[in-house]
Amino acid sequence: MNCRVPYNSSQDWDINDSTIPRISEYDGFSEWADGHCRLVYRADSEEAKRHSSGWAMRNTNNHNVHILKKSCLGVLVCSLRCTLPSGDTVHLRPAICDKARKKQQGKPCPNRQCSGRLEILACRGHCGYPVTHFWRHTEHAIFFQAKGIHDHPKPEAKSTSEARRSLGSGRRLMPLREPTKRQCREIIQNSRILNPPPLINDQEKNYCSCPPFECICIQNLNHSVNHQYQHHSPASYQPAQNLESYWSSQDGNHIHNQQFSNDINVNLNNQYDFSNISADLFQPEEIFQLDQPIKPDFVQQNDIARSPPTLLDLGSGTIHREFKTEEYWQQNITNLVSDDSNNSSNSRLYFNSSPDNSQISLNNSPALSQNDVNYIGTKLEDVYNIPKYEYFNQIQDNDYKCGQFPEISDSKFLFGEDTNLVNNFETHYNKNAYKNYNFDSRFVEKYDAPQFVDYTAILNVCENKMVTNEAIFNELDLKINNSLSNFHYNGESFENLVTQP
DNA sequence: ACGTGCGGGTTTG
DNA sequence: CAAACCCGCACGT
Ligand SMILES: [Zn+2]
Ligand SMILES: [Zn+2]
Repeated sequence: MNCRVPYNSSQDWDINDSTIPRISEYDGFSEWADGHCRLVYRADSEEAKRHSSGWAMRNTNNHNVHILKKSCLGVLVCSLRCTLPSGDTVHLRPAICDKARKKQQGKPCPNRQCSGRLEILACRGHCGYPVTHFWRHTEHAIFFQAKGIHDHPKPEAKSTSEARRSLGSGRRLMPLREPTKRQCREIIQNSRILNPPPLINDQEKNYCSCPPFECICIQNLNHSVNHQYQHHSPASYQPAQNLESYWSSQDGNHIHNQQFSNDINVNLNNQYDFSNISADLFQPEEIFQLDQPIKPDFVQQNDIARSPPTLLDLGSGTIHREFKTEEYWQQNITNLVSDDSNNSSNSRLYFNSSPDNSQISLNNSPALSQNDVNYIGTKLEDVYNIPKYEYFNQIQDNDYKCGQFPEISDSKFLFGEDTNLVNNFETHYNKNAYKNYNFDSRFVEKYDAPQFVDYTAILNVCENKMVTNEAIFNELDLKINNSLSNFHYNGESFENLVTQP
């Protein structure tokens, strides 16, 4: 049935016609064109000029210089077709480049509780062969024709895939580094889909094959296997409701780029629960969940006052100006990705900050501002190595180590000796007892609605950087001995000191 | 590194 | 012959 292109009386042209009619009505670009269809785009349509598609289409030689032909590469799925409790499944974008695509295959499933491997689910939507796209340019229009109906889920969006690639995800952990100007530009250009803290993290420590904003490593508390796409036949293909994103959701309650939940669930230890933070502070669908302290006795000891002095060294660096909260936040972002650690000892992570904690003016308002919360988030993420979302440390190809999380038992570490801040923090975050305690020791968060995330700060940083063309505040150092964290930087990668002693 | 387009070449039906 | 596919090359980002 797919083998014959249905006659469509409304279309009076075929891509192979010797002459194509002059078209006065144009179609809006269809990223996910499927089925036998013919579309006419304006000659100045950028997407059309790029012959782009949401589907992973690769060029194929039809020995016809006038018509560009592309065929579908299918989708990259988990060999076990694992499913998250939410119902999400894996559907990565196959690389167009043959070499890169071969490298993708066989990589561990991004679902860290799944032992599956990534494999290509080939497209057989056109007579058992891949769906084909044809592009033909005329003076006034770009003609597009598709043949076949994809028998597989949609891969992740190209923009997502490109963003991850351009930001260097998947590479081994490197010393902290500022984004390049080009990366900043891309961040801005992609700002609709990107959110800054994960971007910084992605750039530096994206170890899983998850898309930047839909990493499921963190969601996955249970693991199951589904067979939805185990067979390629169109009959077994269920064009389910949820092929929009990297994880297909089969759960109506699950939300993907459609709505967002206000649930914020940050359980760091028995002291702090962020669930009362409103969604405009933490952005939607950020769900934090620390299931278990890494080391129960360490939790008790991990009080700054009682910690060994090596845990936190606030002595170095010089503050040259007073920061407003916003400035501090920007500085913080910038410096967190600075490259200072390049020439530092391996066992230290370097952060830049004011040596005088009173100048970290988070106490200007009695209640915590959004910047405060952002700052907290940054601290949680970078000082405590609590990622914005769970991830894998890619130590070697096909060898992932899971990040785990240190305990946070003392808000003084977040706010120094500023008692106002400490009190504010504890007032706000101690209201609810630690609830969702379990023993998986995983910090959980997910980004389902990244478009709602406030990326203003990073954009400001980037714009600033693009103007000044140099790092700001680089001379300010706050050295934090990472023995507080569970990660040890050995010069090449981070090791988890708890699970990898 | 990867996406993209080109084009020579091979294989199959 | 068409179609699918392989491969290397060039170029841009
Ligand atoms: Zn899997
Ligand atoms: Zn397809």
